[in-house]
Formats: sequence, C-alpha cells, structure tokens
Amino acid sequence: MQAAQFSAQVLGWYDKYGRKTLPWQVEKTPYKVWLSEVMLQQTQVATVIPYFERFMARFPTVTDLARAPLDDVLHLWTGLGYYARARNLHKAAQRIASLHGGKFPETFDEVAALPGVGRSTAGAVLSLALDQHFPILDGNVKRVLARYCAIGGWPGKKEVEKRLWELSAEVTPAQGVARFNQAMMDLGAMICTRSRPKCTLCPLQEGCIAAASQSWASYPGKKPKQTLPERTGYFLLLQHQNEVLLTQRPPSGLWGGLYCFPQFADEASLRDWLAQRHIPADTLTQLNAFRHTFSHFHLEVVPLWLPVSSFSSCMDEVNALWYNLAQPPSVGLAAPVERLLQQLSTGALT
DNA sequence: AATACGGGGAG
DNA sequence: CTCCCAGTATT
Repeated sequence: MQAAQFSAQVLGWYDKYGRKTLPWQVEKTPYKVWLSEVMLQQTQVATVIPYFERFMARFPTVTDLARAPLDDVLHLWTGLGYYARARNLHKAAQRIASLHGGKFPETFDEVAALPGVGRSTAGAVLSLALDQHFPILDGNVKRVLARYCAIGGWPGKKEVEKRLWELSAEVTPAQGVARFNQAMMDLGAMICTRSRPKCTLCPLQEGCIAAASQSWASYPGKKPKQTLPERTGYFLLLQHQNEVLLTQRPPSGLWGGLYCFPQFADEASLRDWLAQRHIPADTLTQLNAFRHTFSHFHLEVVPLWLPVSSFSSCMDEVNALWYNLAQPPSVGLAAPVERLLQQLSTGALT
C-alpha cells in the first residue's frame, strides 16, 4: 500500500463530501470532541446528536460538568446505554477540574489517563480537536482498513486488532490529521457501510482488495455468535397517589447508579418482600410482560403493579425515592423503567 | 485473554 | 429475528 496516496485520496474526498457541521464540529474544542467521542462509543451519530445538544446546554464547560451531581449526569444520559460511560465522564471532568485546573489536557498520556478514555478516544480528541498526529481505530476505520487490505478475522481478536492499529498508524498522514481521521469515519459511515457499500463512490476503490474481489462481505470478520441466555425480572411498581417507589442500583455494574423498580427473580420473593413490610398484595396486577435485550443476555420483564392507598414502612428503604410522576426528579433511569413510568403517568396500563 | 457493559437502528 | 455501532474497564 502507498500510504501517501491513500491519505491523499481520503483527504481529497473529505474536502468534497465529508461531514463538517456536526454539532461537535462547530467551534471545535477538546471538551466538545471528548464528550461526543464518549457518547459515540458503541452508539450511532443520529442517536447521539440530541443527547449531545442537551449536555452542552446543561454543561457548557468541563467545569460545569465536574460540579454537577452524578444523578444529573445520569439523568441526561438516560436511554443512551453503557452507563459506565456517564460515570467515567463525570469522574474525568472532576479530575480535569482538580488536576488540570479545569483546562482540558492536551497530551496523549494525560488524555488517555482519564477514566473512560482509551487509545482510540484519546487519539480522536487530540487529532480532531487539535490536529495532533495520532491514529484512531473505531468500528468505521476497522471496516475500511479490513476491506482495503483484506484483513480477515474478527477485530475483537487481539492479533487482528493489533494489525489494524498498525495499518491505521501507517496510513495516517503527518499533515491534515484532523481531516483525515474525520474522513475515515465518514467513509465508514457513508461509503464503506457494513452492507451494500458504495464502492463506486469510494476514493479508495483503486487499491482496495475487497472491492477488486467483490468480497466486501467477508471483512471485517464477524463476532462468533452465541445464543444469549434469558433471565426474568419481576418489577414491582408500587404506587401511592402520584408517586412510585424506585431504588438505586449499586454504583457499578449493570445499570449502575440508576433508579429502578424493586426487582425480583420470581413473584414469590416479590410477595415476600411486600409481606415483610406488611403491605397487602390483594390488588397486585400483572401488566404486559416484555423483553429487554442487553449485550450479553435477554431480560424478560414482568411488571407487577400495586396501587396502595396509604404509605407504609417503605420510606425506610435505603437508596430509595418516591418518584413523582408529575414532577420527575433528575435521576438516571434504565430504558424499560422510563417506559413503564411513562405508562403509569399516562394511565396506559396494559 | 476473556468478559462485562445498553440501547437503538438497519436490513 | 440478526448484526452492528466514533470502545473501555475489569478480571
């Protein structure tokens, strides 16, 4: 491969067709690029845009983010998924405030040391925002390079990823890094798409091994598929007037730090929980069950709704709150919880 | 080196 | 349904 020709083709294409007006590309700063990059980890551009806009409106600077309660951050993150990203974002902002005086760091080691920032995100922040010479390797770049050089195997395998990093470093030009890296992501998103790539519009068609052999479908290699295990979660929707009981999840792990309905492995343990608190379960009503899929298992959600006429000892629950449907507090909610709360507030119960 | 970690969009 | 998406942290 001729690296110089490769980058020249990519840069030429970018100037004509690349994206230059995404919200985080206007008046670019390391803070905006960092925020967008973290949101874009495992999440597509169209999904991220409204979240990014809300974050920038609420937290205009990294110092604003550092000062905010974590619940506020999780609240704005609700529905984006991978909530460790939000917790790391908040922690990183506080570290920038304390260790860097509120000024976003501008060296690779300092940026990569921030929680939630790895090699690719650090490279993206410094290259896109400051034009520093670092390669990136996201899903788009992996696909473009794997096809161009016919790199077989799943990029999740260490050897494959290592080879792709080498290639990315090799094709990244000394000049125009910001445009080049953005262009590679745009190519992956707009031209070298996962299915039916638009090879005739691609500036890299000449020299692309997969294009020459019509074998784009073989690259990159697919993740070995596994049937996801299934679990069942019984959600207790305990309602008193306009309020519903939510408990906070542990600070790390699945849905870490989010507020959820009390969850049980089966209906019996849910009823035990009520009995221990002397809460009559006479009017316990099962709502429509539904499935929520995580990256590593399916969760069958069975919502059990229990309207009660008087408060009982539930107020003693630790890490719990009565969520007011009319005046929702700023806390993080898992997507299925948000959906059920929406049903409760609109009276659409079934 | 392998696994955990959400949710949505596209086909 | 399946696959994949601007990955990183943990073990």
